[in-house]
Amino acid sequence: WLTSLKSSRRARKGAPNSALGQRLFGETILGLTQGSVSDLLARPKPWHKLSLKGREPFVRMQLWLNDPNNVEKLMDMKRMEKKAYMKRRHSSVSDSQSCESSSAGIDYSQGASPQPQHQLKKPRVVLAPEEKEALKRAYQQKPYPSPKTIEELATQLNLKTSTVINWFHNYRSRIRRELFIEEIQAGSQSQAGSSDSPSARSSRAAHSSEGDSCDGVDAEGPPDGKPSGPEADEFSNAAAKSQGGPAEPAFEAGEEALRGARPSERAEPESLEDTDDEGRLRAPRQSSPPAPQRPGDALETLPNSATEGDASTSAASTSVLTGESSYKSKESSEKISSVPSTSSTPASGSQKANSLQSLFGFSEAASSRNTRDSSLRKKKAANLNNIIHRLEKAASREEAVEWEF
DNA sequence: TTTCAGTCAATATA
DNA sequence: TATATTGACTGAAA
Repeated sequence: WLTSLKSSRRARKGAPNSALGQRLFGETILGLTQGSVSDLLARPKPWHKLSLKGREPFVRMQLWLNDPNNVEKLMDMKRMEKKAYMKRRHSSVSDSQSCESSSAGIDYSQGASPQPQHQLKKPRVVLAPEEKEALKRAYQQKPYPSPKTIEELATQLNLKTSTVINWFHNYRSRIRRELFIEEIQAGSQSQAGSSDSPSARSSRAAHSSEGDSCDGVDAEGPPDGKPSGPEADEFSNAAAKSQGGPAEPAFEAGEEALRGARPSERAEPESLEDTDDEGRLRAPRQSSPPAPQRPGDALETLPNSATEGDASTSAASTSVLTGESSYKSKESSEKISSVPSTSSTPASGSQKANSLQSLFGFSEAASSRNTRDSSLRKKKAANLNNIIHRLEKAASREEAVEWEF
């Protein structure tokens, strides 16, 4: 499903309206913009790393999926929208003149408020490739540059300091997320039976500071380090609870979402009944097991990436871009196991599953598109497939009751 | 004050 | 046209 939203870009050419769009789904169901939905789907974070707020959209998805009718409803909505659009278009063609005049009519307001607003709008900064490269280079050397460094960079690149600061913030957090994904991918591959090993995790944590690849960086030992501790605990908890495994990408969702996440908000009282001893909502039992399918299961494969990190570190001294490229190389290095999203869809849920699949039918799309440039895509797809798979499973689960809020 | 997570929204891309 | 990317912003935590 989620994946389809990604793959559909191409698929769509053949089947224009076969899927729900990110925009519609995001705005209608999740209360998010299209960009956010895309981001969310393309780079889901491990569930345990999501904040309460971060879990919210996934909980919404889960709840939404719990009602098979919802998909239909949304499709209807989409159809209606399209109809309305066509209608509008049609009529606007026929009275284009009047339209023009009406748009001119809008212009009437020119003198008034709208215009000034337009003027107030800051143009979006678009960094040139060279600028990005330079920033990346700087990042390699210092992921957490001092204000002074930032100042210098800004001057050198002729950018605002705030732009440089923002760039570093964004870059750090986005790289971090990519790493999460890699972990998940690695996990889904190597996980087969490998149980989580704390040591592996810690090595991961070390690696994940990708800055690590950068010369120590005054050990400003930024907040980055902080996740590692709690993570482990959380991790083992999750593992214990769901015996599935750790860092499951956001969509352990339903489960934990419904558990700790936010009983209060959309709170339907019953939800509270089904809680574990920690007062959290209990996850549906079956959701836990299919170990082999839990992508996040194996953060432990990270040692490898640590090696890569080393490589980049050493290389970094010669080329600032190395870090980046090594980072990319990681992507290409892995093979994706595309999870058959429907494989385990229980018959009971077939209707919904089918609708979902036809709605978003990504598996074919995902498998058909591959090739060179798509290694990243594939990774994402595999990851998302996994999410979707669980989502679907959860959605078609009979005792969804337990998931209710 | 700084960092981060999450998000928006403009823009790029297919 | 739909999705992906990314600079900027907000609010929370430390």
